Parts: sequence; structure tokens; C-alpha cells
Amino acid sequence: MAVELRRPERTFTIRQLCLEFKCTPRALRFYEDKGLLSPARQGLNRIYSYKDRARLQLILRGKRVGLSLAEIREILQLYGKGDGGAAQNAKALRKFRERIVAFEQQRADIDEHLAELREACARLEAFLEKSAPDLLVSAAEMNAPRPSGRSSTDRRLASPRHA
Amino acid sequence: MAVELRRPERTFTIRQLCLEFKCTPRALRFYEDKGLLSPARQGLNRIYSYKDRARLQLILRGKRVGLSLAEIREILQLYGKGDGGAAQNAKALRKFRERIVAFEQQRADIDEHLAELREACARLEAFLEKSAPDLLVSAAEMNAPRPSGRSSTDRRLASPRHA
DNA sequence: CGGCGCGTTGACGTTTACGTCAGCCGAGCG
DNA sequence: CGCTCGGCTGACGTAAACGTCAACGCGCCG
Repeated sequence: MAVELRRPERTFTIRQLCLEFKCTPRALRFYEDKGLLSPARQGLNRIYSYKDRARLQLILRGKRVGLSLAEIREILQLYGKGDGGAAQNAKALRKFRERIVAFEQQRADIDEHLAELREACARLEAFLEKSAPDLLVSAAEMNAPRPSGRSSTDRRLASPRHA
Repeated sequence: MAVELRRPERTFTIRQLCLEFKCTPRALRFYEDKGLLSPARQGLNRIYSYKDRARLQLILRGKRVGLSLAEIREILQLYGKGDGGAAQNAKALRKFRERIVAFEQQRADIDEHLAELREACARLEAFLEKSAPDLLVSAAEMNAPRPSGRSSTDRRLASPRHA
């Protein structure tokens, strides 16, 4: 019976993953419904493998950066297609590049917004320092170490809406 | 009647703004319903001022980086509170800082994703180059001429939403 | 044996950000 | 005068991403 239950063979219950990734069982089942996950079953219970866990990570990161579940599913499917389908891979490549462009755009938008916010903060700080310095509690404690801020603020691309 | 219809006195119809910003009248009215815009009226018709236009710009940029309309409204209200309310301004400052942190987090997420995508692209490119170079059409045109910047991708970034 | 505790499957509710449609107004025009 | 055009106001519809029940299965524990 010496089943190697070492590292990558580990499996997870739904709750374990939920705890680890701060989400709900409902969400995981939902992702499954939508075809983003397909864990093994043992009877009725879901058994998540290491690969499933990795997929979940991808899903959550995708969500954080604003991908829809449908889009994430596409990506996952494309990843899964490691098979010889060269045309498939070409399509994947195209999609990936699209996403890169979109992400770069997003980053630029965020940088713009950040600049604006910082400026607004500066104004507010200056104002408060004069009018009510007591309210200006934690002025300087927001210094995140900025190793190297690369902001290649690309020009404006449209962000169209589709039907 | 040399009415200075020069620059900042200009006004806009709903359609003009919609054309300029690639959105629909419905959206603008919706934003108004939600308290993000409040253009003047001339009879029934909405008359958007330059300031309204600026607000709209903010709204749309906010959306692009994943803010909800409610969040955008908050920000707009805080901006509007240029009045003396020092406590209000302190609150605004806190909120702004929160957002800065959130945006930085999002940027980091995006950067991570970008790195992953680039790596995946590299692998795909390498693979295709061997297996089917003919399919690898537009490899090097990543920063080729931009005929008309139209990337069919609008995005909303998720915020740490919670119940 | 009764009852947790964990898990499962529906099914319906909710929020956000609009789309869509119907019906009505006033301006202008041939 | 009838018509269209742009705009306005509801009111209803929709898609995404779950939340929230309700009802049930299953192991096991005191």
C-alpha cells in the first residue's frame, strides 16, 4: 500500500484549498461548473490534486488582475493543449500577446491613476499640515520601498465595449 | 454677440461626449442616476460642461483600472470637498492612501502575470519555430506600427471585495 | 442511536453596470 | 401638417460571480 504520499502527490479537500486561498467552497464548485476546474471524485467528494491547486492559483491571480472566468478558462484550456496542435498553439500565442498588450495598457492606466492620487495626497497633506496638523497622523508611514519603478506609460489606446 | 465660446466655456451634448469617449447615452444617464455626474439642464436636455467632461474622464479611467462606480463616486465626492472640512480631508487622505496601496498591489499582480505570459509566449514561440515556423507569422511585430490603436479588450480589475 | 461536521446537489437571490425597448416631447423641415 | 431626429423617462432584461438557503449523504463518536 506504500502509496507515495510525498509532496506532489498530495491531494486536498475543498476546504483546505479554500482556507489556503481565502475563498469559499461555493466558489470552487462554481469554477468547476464553469469548466475551470475538474477535480477527481472519490464517491461524491472532490479530491483536488496538485495540478488542480496550481490551476486554482492561476484562476485567482487572473481574477485579481481582472480577467473574467471565461477568459481564464480559455487560457487554462490553451495551457492544457500542450499537445502537438500547432495551430492551437499559434492561437494561444496570439491570445497571450493580446493579453500582454491589454495588461500593459492597464498598467499604464494604473500608473496614471497612481500619479493623480499621489498628487492629490500631496495637496491634502500640505493643506492639513497648515490647517490641522493633529489630524495628519500617519503622514510618512506609507513608504513602500520602490526598488525600480518602471513606468513606460504607453499612449492611450481605446478600450471599446463589445456586445 | 461674441459669446466666448472658446475653450473652457464649451458645453457638450450627451452624444458628443459619447462619441468622444466611446460610450453610450445610457451609460451617462446611468452615471447621473448614480450621482457621478450632474450636468446642467436646459429644459429637459442635459448640458455637459467642461468640468462634467473632466469628471467623465475620471470615471472612465477609474473604470478601466477596476474601480466600481460607487468607489469612483466616493472619490469624486472627496475631490469635490475642497472646502475647509479638515476632518473630511483627513478622511479623503486616508481613502486615497488606501487606494494607492491597492493599486500598487494590482500593479504587482499585473507584473507577475505579464512575466508569466511573456514566458509562456517565449515557450510557444520556440516551440512553433521548430514545429511550424509558417504559423509564426507576426513574431517580431510586438512594437510594430500601431495603425489605429484598437485592442479589443476592456477590463475591470477586481478590488478586494468582501461580504 | 442521535447528532455533529464535512461534503454534495439544486435552486433561487443579489449586485453591478449597463442594454433594450416603449412611449413621449419639442425642434425643424419640406 | 405629418415626419423624422435627438433626447428624455421609466421599466424590464441580462451577464457575471458568486451568496444563501434547503435538503440530503456519510462517517464516527460519545
